[in-house]
Amino acid sequence: MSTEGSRRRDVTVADVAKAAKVSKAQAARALGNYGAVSDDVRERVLAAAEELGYRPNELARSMNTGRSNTLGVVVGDIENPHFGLATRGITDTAKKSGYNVILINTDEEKQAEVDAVRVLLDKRVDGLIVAPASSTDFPHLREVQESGRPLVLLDRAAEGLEVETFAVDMGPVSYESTKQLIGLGHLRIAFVSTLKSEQPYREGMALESSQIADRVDGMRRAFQEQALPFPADLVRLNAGDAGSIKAVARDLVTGPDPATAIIASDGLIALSVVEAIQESGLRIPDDISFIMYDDFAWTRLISPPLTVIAQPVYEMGRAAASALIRKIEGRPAAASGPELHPRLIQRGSVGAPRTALEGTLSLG
Amino acid sequence: MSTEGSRRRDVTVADVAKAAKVSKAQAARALGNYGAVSDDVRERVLAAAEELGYRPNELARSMNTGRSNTLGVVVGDIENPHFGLATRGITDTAKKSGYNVILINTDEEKQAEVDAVRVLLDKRVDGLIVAPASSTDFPHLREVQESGRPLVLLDRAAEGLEVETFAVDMGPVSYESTKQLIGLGHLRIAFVSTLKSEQPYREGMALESSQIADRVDGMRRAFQEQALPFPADLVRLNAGDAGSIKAVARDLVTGPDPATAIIASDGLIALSVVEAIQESGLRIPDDISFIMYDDFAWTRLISPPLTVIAQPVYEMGRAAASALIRKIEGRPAAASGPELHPRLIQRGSVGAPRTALEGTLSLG
DNA sequence: CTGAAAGCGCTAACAG
DNA sequence: CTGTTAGCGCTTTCAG
Repeated sequence: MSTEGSRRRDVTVADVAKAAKVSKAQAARALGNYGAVSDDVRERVLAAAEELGYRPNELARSMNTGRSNTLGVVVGDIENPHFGLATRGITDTAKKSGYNVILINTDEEKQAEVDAVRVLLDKRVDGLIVAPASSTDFPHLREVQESGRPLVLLDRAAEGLEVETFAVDMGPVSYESTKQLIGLGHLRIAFVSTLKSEQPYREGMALESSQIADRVDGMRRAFQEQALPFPADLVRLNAGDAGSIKAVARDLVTGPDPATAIIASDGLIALSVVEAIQESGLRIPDDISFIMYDDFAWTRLISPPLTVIAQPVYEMGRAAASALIRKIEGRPAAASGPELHPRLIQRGSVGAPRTALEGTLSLG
Repeated sequence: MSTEGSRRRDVTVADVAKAAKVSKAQAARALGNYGAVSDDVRERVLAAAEELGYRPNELARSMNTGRSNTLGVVVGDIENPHFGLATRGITDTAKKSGYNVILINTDEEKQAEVDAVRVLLDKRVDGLIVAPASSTDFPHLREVQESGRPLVLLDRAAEGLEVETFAVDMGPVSYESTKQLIGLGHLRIAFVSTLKSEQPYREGMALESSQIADRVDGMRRAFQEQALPFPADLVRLNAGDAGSIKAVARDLVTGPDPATAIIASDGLIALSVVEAIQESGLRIPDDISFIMYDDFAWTRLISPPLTVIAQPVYEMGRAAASALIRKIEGRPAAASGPELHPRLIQRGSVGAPRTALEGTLSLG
């Protein structure tokens, strides 16, 4: 059915050496660009290599040098633009320094992540960047550290693990935005996340992802500060595919005591939540206020444009990769990494709730 | 600054063999799960391996077997959701068959693609999936074929190269949608693409990307059929970053003879074009009609929802990966691959042009 | 500067 | 079933 090209034996240094009439060692030196080689020899070797179509076998090279010039990257979902952008930051940076990237998708599945890390280690990548699915349970990350291979974390922290982490601290913005919503009269503020959890959220429950934990925590602080009860029943985890997210959203806006504001944990969730809201005939922000994490171009295009919490995603990827490469090459850590700060961007999706009049408020 | 873990020497089969008091060969067989090993030996070896924390060196393994269980994937821009989704299709499929993926981004730069392919070949990936930046100039793809390594193409064709290609044929839909626009009275239909080109488009000019060539061609056919002049001046290439796309869009809708309809070649372009349209105070579809390639969730959320040309992107990735793996493993090609068809989804962004009354029409 | 030889960690004959 | 002996293609001593 096709030109199967008979996978003919690759030409090796030995072949080149013979053709150039020098020793294998000299040929290797000329080809690998190391050691001492006379101009004459180099020329002959290079010519022979060209002639024969020699290509180095990087596997063999890596075996000897112990370096593969490859970075392992483990993320939850490359389809999610958040990670798409971060990955771009990583690959761009890697390429600049001559590294390649092996990318593994875990679907935020813990076991898949463990396997991924192991495979990468076995493949002898020079270092790893992982966005850990769990910030509390990570024996595989410890394993990486024990192996001595450089590791940096992206997007989420691993509590108690001594490792450079490139993530923004969402606590403060979450607090701020919640406070603002409360100030407008919102008491029923929902939060929707894909975070997997065996049980539904209960107040004070430990959350596996530091990223999500910080966000919920910021919300709670804002409520506490006003001595208002935190609507824990509106924190919804396990929002998986579009269908289930929409179901959650519908549930949130219906019923006797519906949410008057919804915060979506990422762009994919936001898309489905907004769709569900539109379908149920409610209007943003008149009937319900809306905030999402991450700032994508489409959020400016819909009406009203969405109020978002932006984070420097590309920059995070870039910073993670360059820190990792520094570690790999044994260079000292940069004096100070880039500041990775989130930012609340006010647009048009937040307003006072219809029930504002009923609320008992007194804000500082 | 951190726990540098002293990268201690890895434990090898030899170490395990010694600990288990068997020969290296037997240990290797037990560990590698091949050959004949008695239960007793296997047990002792596995126990010793566990004890010592043995991990196989996949590099060494690959050197011997000639298989790395790795697929090389070369795309233009992983940040573009189109490729994000396709990549997801690839990685999901690869994982199921036990393959990993090395991903390289070319930024649609021809030289970067050549380098990418070479690096992948040198790293001895088992096969390659590439979305070629050029459908007309691809010595590096020939090189791959000569190397005998399996190759499949994604998203774009390479004219004259005998290679399985997973892309949808956009000719017919492009023709259809253009015809429809013409039917509504549009004569000034623009097409905006990121395709790089030294020169601005002129009618009949050969386009480097088969994908784009097909689309423009479909448009031309529709005009020709109606004996209408094809507005070649409205085909805009080189639309790079958001800023330049917006500039192009502004240019299209201004001037003495502006476009009355715009077709965006992908989601990223669409985002910027729609934004530019909104900013210039024009309304879709009253002032200008709009169609984009690819169907993303956000296109349903903006008002009016966008008319799009959907394509099975994930499926393309999936199909490409599974075909490649089949080739690698020497299995016969599937009787028939999945049908990869595009589909025009009518939503609300297309209407009659304001100038419809002036047009001289007579459609079949 | 050059070449011979050893070895990276593993698999693959080949005899027992 | 088991052990011995060769390599895979390259880098790296170590002598010259």
